[in-house]
Amino acid sequence: MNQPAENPNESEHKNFIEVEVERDFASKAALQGRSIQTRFPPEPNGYLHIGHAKSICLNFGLAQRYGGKCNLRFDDTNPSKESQEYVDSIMTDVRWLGFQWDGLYYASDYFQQLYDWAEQLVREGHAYVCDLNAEQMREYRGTLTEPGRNSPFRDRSVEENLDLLERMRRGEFPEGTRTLRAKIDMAAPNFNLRDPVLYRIMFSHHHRTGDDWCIYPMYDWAHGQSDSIEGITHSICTLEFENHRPLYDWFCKTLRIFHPRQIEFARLNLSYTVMSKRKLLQLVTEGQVSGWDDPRMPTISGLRRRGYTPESIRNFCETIGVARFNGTIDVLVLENAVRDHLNKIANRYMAILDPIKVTLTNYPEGQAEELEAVNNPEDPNAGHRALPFSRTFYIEREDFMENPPSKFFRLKPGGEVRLRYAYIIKCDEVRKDASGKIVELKCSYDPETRSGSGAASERKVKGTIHWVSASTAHCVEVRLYDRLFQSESPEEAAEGKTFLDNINPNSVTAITAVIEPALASLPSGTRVQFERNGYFCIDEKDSKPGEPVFNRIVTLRDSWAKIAAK
RNA sequence: UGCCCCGUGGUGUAAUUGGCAACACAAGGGAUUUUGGUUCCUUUAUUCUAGGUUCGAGUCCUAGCGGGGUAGCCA
Repeated sequence: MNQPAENPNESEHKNFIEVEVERDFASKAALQGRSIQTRFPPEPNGYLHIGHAKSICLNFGLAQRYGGKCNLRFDDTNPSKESQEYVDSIMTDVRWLGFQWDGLYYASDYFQQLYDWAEQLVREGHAYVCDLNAEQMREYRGTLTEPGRNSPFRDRSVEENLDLLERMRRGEFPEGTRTLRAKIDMAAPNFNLRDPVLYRIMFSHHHRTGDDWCIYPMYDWAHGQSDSIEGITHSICTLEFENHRPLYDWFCKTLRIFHPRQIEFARLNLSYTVMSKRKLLQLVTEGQVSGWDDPRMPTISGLRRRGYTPESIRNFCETIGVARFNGTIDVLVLENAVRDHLNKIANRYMAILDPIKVTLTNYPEGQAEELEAVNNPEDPNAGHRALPFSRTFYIEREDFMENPPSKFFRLKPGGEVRLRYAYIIKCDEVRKDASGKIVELKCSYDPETRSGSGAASERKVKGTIHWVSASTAHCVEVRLYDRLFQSESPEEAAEGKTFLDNINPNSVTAITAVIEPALASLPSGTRVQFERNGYFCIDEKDSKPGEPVFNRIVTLRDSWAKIAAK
């Protein structure tokens, strides 16, 4: 139950893509006897982000739901921006999200086939070599209201085109001097049909094909045919490719090859987040963040390092749905998804982020005892642990107020609180330093109230707070992460500013926290709840054995903050 | 300015292709609670506008308004 991502067949609502897919299989002759085939087609020019996760969940989810297959295909047609590092990171991230591709392919696998098809187009009078440079081509293309004009090279003979194309491929012409273009319609209202470029000359080293090629196919010339070769039945992509669909269809039809159906959906936008690879790259290269996997980044690697679980990301993608409306999802939805999952699986511990020392004046000096704590109230199998208790310990600074409002249920002068899993204490005295800062609380405890020790211990007080015994405490680095951007729509920068000006200057705060001993020996990557505080993950990069560094994944919901704000 | 797409509670998605507008999150209220967490109950609130077709329109048609995409030898 409550694992819709794992049991997509049980989700009640079909999204519009599923509706279309079912309709296609029910009605299209070409699909009879076939099962669905999808693909996730990233360009390896950056790291995957949460928006890609939506696409991954969609494509792999469709294949799972309908018993078909999903390939991973790298759209590696522009070697000047692509690299093996990105290929590797993408495979890591897709696997981490919990998906296994059926076929692993590269558009570059199809370079020769694509070239053969280009020759076919030329032979059939559907393509020509054009000598216009980039600027001229723009002029000839026309504008939104004016049709374009035919290139002066549009009517070259088949023989000449074949010869020129071959010589382009052999490297006889400098970069930018010639292109191969489809011969469609320079007056088409859709720009993509105004004789689009198929091949450009680029003397770039390709991460897979090396220096075999010096002409590279454009996206439009590569994508649909790659889909066709792989027998993709449904080619799912984002809305900005919608205007390309007529071209996609034109290529399949003109080449007389298997014709996948392209269906577009709205890409994910998240509040307080930027989602373009270009901008994410800029954050990385300008050192605004520590790397693609900085825990503040919306990249898969960043979310992973932050402590997000694959399940929570998949559930998030399920929650937000899919449509053709271009909206923005509140980051709260993502944060809720990880809270929801972590609540079920994360063991609880006690840690003090901003300590005040407390001394129990009536607790014998030198005495110590061990209390039993529940590891996870949501998971009976998580067991118990021993919690050391003694005369001095730390509590959270914000759990004490000298002059509290009436609804404040925590410690106050003369007031009582329950120490979680321990005793009820009363604050008798407040000690301050010269500046007026509270340095220590002198309290007394009620020995009858030890948790679980019988009827007398059942006495109720309004508040329960967490604590860490001083003698056995460890000090560790904790990084408190907040949103990377302080603006809901970071891209909407004021006049003369950029999205970088919307960066939250307090998106990370490193502090030293006091933790209970059990927390000190957990392996890297472990996710825990600091009781009453939030979920934290032991950083896999910066932690050392016995010296964990904690990343705050997300805070707990805080209804006190709402009350206090009033 | 041409072309294409999209407008359903605050947000995101549904609504058996014309038949009682629903779900989740958020917000408000309450219960439970040795985490002001979790859980449970509950309240508020929705079809962009104007026409048209129809017994009946969120759904179909027309116009308007609003939003997005599009003039790379990027993907």
